Amino acid sequence: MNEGVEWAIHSCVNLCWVPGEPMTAKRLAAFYDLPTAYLNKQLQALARAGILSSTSGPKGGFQLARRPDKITLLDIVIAIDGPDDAFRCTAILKAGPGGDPREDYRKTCLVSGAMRRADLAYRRELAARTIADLVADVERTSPRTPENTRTWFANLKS
Amino acid sequence: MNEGVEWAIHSCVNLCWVPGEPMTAKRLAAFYDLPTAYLNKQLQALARAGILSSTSGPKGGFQLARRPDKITLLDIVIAIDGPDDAFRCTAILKAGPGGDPREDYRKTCLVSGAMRRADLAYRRELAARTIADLVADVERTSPRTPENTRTWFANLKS
DNA sequence: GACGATATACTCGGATACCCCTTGTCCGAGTCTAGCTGG
DNA sequence: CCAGCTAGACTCGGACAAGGGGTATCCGAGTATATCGTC
Repeated sequence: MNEGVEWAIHSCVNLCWVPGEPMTAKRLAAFYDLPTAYLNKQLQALARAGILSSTSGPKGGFQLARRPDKITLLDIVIAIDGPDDAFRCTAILKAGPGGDPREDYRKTCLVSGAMRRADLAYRRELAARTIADLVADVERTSPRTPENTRTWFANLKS
Repeated sequence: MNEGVEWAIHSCVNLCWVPGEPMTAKRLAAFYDLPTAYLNKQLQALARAGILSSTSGPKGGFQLARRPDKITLLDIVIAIDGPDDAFRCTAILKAGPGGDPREDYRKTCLVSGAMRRADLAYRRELAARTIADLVADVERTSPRTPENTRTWFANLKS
């Protein structure tokens, strides 16, 4: 899986704690010492998916496009990593004896079905978890994190 | 995910239907018109994992090392694709403010935990499905497949 | 002093190289078989 | 005719290239701001 998924999730959580004005990719990258341009690329993907809204120019940056409880982890994974399943059925039954070139083995092949069921379980788990849930969990575990994050970004120079 | 996983599962199912003598990688590859040497590589991985047993020389080949109901899809996925999770936590919290270099964020980071939970759901689904289950499902759906497969391999020349 | 045009600096956005892992291939080690040779 | 040896062929096994996608970077399009000039 794409490494940017991790960056994207953490960045969305941080965006929850510093609301109001847009946050630039540069500042978000500085928080975790990440390569700025590459994180920018991931945030662009989130913006294309409608998860973030982006504004250009000075005082520009990224901010959440909708409420945190309406952003699931699956949304982020799909935005960054693409909509394809981990297991991709290449329909090798088509090349085997008795294979029908017109049949859609992604539907009928039982091997494909078993793997697809696992993929669905994975996605169901991700879809059940929102950014708001994560934020709430962190605030419950270490309540000072939101305030610390806000002050850190406030004291950030450049 | 590695494409060889699909080949490996289908090959294991076929091995269930042609028991007794070992089956060469060449014959298994011919069934689906796959590159022989590369399928051999995947079968080697299954042998290293203890799923298949391999014998060299003429009359050699691969056969199941244990009963089909003791081989889960997760075993095959791990053997081919490696034991790593899809989401790998790089512990970016370590680089952030207040990050403790000694802490194991793979355990404590809540983002990592949420992703790990999804991974576990995925693996649980795969672990609950054995080769024997797949074989039984196929035999229920199309009962003539085992016999057809046997005769196909029997009539295969080289 | 106030308003407007302009130059500037800063942001996102997409197009462009680099690199590692998956894919694919090849030749060597080991082994069973079949044939040959000698008794 | 039978036992033993030897040569051969066939298999797995791991080491060796080639391609594609993730990783990383750079420069251009667009915009809010601050400055300067004019009224």
